[in-house]
Amino acid sequence: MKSPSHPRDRGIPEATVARLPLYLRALHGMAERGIATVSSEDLATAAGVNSAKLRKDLSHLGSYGTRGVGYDVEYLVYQISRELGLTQDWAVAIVGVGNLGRALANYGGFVSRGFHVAAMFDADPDVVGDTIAGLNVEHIDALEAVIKRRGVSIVVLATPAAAAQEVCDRVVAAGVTSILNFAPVVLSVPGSVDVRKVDLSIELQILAFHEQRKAGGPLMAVDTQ
Amino acid sequence: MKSPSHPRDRGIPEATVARLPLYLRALHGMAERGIATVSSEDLATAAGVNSAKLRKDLSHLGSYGTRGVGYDVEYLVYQISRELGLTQDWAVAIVGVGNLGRALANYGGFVSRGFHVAAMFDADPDVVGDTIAGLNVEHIDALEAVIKRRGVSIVVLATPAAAAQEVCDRVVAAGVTSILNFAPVVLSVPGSVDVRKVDLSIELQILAFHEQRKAGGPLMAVDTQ
DNA sequence: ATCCCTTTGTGAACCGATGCACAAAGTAGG
DNA sequence: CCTACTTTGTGCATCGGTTCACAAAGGGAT
Repeated sequence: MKSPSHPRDRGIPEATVARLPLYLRALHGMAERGIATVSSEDLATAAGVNSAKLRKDLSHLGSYGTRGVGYDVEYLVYQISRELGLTQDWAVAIVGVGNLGRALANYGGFVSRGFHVAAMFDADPDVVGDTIAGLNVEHIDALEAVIKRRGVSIVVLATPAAAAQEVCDRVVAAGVTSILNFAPVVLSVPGSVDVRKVDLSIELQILAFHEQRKAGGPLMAVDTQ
Repeated sequence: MKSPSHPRDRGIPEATVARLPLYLRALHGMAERGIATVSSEDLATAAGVNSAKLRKDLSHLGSYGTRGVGYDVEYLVYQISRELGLTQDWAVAIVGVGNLGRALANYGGFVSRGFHVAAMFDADPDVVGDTIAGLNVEHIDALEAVIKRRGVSIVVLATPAAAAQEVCDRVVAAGVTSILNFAPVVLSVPGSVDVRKVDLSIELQILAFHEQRKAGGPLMAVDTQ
């Protein structure tokens, strides 16, 4: 390290990474509306965060703003996209073509920028061969072969809970290291594999917790003692 | 407050609340398999967390374990359910009956314990009147009336992004204070309203970020200096 | 060129969450 | 009753993330 400044420290905080997509979406909206330049204040508002946090987040990618002016929308879109790895197009496979799998395949924002659904799998022979969102559903037996052939690097698990771990083991064995899991189970994977979990019932339960507090409020105090 | 101990401090950390549903699921599985008692070590493994964290989390609800023995599964299920507000049955409404809305309505784990879908709404006259998961789809015009009549307290937004804020304003005006938002927009709501957001494309983007790092690995180092 | 205004980038204090490590509290067995 | 063993509950150090507040850096006007 020669340069005194060390902008791209190669270590972006996890919390920051989780917000970058938010900024990116807000910026895309602005670009479409023809806005060329934006201040941290305005962008923060659009993304629903505090402006100091936004600036610190962006500072982790480098110094891409101009003091007294703000950030160039186009340029920032490019920088964030690059950082997130969206300048390439990722091949995603969906395993499990139930209601949720279908919804995901058809979900526009899913395929949006940087991703495309490259394959869909199911175990049910009645479903295999169907065309969903312009794509043929393959039998789960072909999992490994198709993943390799089409260069799939991200797998979305939308199987029933009971099948999730087995499918997971297979895709991991096939070399996949990024999994988005919708099945309500805790997957066990090697440390080198990234699993992100989306769990609808957990979100509901968290809402119920707060709702209960609001409803009961300070009055409740029924069985507290 | 007479008792010297103050177990249920009325202030459970957010991070703990987010994990309680995880413990609850693991405990349900154990109860079904006839396990009567579990140690923090085993429960933590089943839930995919560290045992010290689990114990600290549970200690926020009170002292429900027995030293040298562990936790009684049934009893702990009850305590966590009560804390999360799952001893009552929450009426949930789904707005937007596209692919995702349908998937949610049919999703088993969604309706599981403590929740039931009480109403579904859409703006499209072709969809209104359809029966999905045994429930009639109502027109969005009836939103306020139906919400009040059926005592809906949690609303799931599965509308297109463009419609989300307007629908949100209406459900808030109708008195709803808990919203689960699947639309890719930042909703603006009064501070008293709880919004949780589930965003599929954000999750994918986070995976892409890490995948890119792995792929490039320590070799990449192209434009770093 | 100088002054004033705007906005970034960041040092430092603060806050909540995590994980270690151990005393306290219980069981079991002789 | 006393000793050996197990497992909880928690004090404490640590860490990552958030927020404040301000110096540094740029633009524009005179």
